[in-house]
Amino acid sequence: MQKAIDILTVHSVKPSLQRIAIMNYLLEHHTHPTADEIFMALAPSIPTLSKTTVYNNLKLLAEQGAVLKVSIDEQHTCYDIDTTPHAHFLCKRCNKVYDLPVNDNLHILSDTCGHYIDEQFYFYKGVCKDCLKLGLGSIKETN
Amino acid sequence: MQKAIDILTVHSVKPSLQRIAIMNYLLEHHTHPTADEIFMALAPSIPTLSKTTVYNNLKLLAEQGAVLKVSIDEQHTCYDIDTTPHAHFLCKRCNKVYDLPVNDNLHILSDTCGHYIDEQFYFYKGVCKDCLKLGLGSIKETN
DNA sequence: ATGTAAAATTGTACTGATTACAATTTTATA
DNA sequence: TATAAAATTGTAATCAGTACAATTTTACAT
Repeated sequence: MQKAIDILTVHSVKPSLQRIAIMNYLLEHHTHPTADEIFMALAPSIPTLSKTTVYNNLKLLAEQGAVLKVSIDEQHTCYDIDTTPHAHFLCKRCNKVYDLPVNDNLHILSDTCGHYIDEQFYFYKGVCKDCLKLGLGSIKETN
Repeated sequence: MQKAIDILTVHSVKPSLQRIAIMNYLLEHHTHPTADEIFMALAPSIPTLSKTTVYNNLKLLAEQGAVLKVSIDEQHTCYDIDTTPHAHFLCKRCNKVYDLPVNDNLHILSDTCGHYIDEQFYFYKGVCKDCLKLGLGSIKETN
């Protein structure tokens, strides 16, 4: 609760009831929820909540660096409270998004070609640990 | 022309007139075009061409590994004839997508956490070389 | 306290890339 | 040359996200 307020304040976002609720949800659910999932989860406790508010605030929070916008799944943008450098993994079976740790010394680009780089994203796709256990059918069932 | 047919054949895609035209366009324009851009470019020379055909075939070509689907820009999926490992850079000023070379020995993940990894994407965002030259206004004008 | 302006929230309407689907055309083959 | 399969076409639909205008809340000056 206080942590949500602190993160908002540090990132120059006024801590409204709705914003605190969104931040709290992300702090308590490291499942990379979409805007819609957050709305569905919060709507019961905040009956007047509007979907637009959730979309607008997530956009604002990402712009201010309070949360990370993760677009690994082209269909649904999801959000991550963890803004430190890490990679993301999308399971093509269950569509869950996982965090993956990265090495401290990344040697990826051999040349930035003169561009000014601002943001970087490391996305991996495949079949997650849990889905591997369940069955070994065709890997390409969804795309 | 023959090269387009060869790539299609190697990837088990029957070389129809439309598919050859799409592959040719990608071979001749390394600009990471969207489905719509390809449609607009080909429509004059193939008057009966349908946008659905372009979308469907690009999807098929990506599934078969003949082209690479690049979703760095959340608004518009674009396509790349180069399927070898490389990174992509999106300029937030002009929205152009550039290729970036990667080092041969990538040390990114410290742990795959038991997941089976199939595909990997390295996306960078910022301001491109050309836009840096033009002016030094606010970097965050589009998002 | 009270009024007022700015900020935030809300709800509805809209957008636009992509897909679903059914009809038509083309291709391959018997 | 008939027939089935594959590919293409065009229209309608989908749906995440946004624009916008109205309403509510907040902050602050009087």
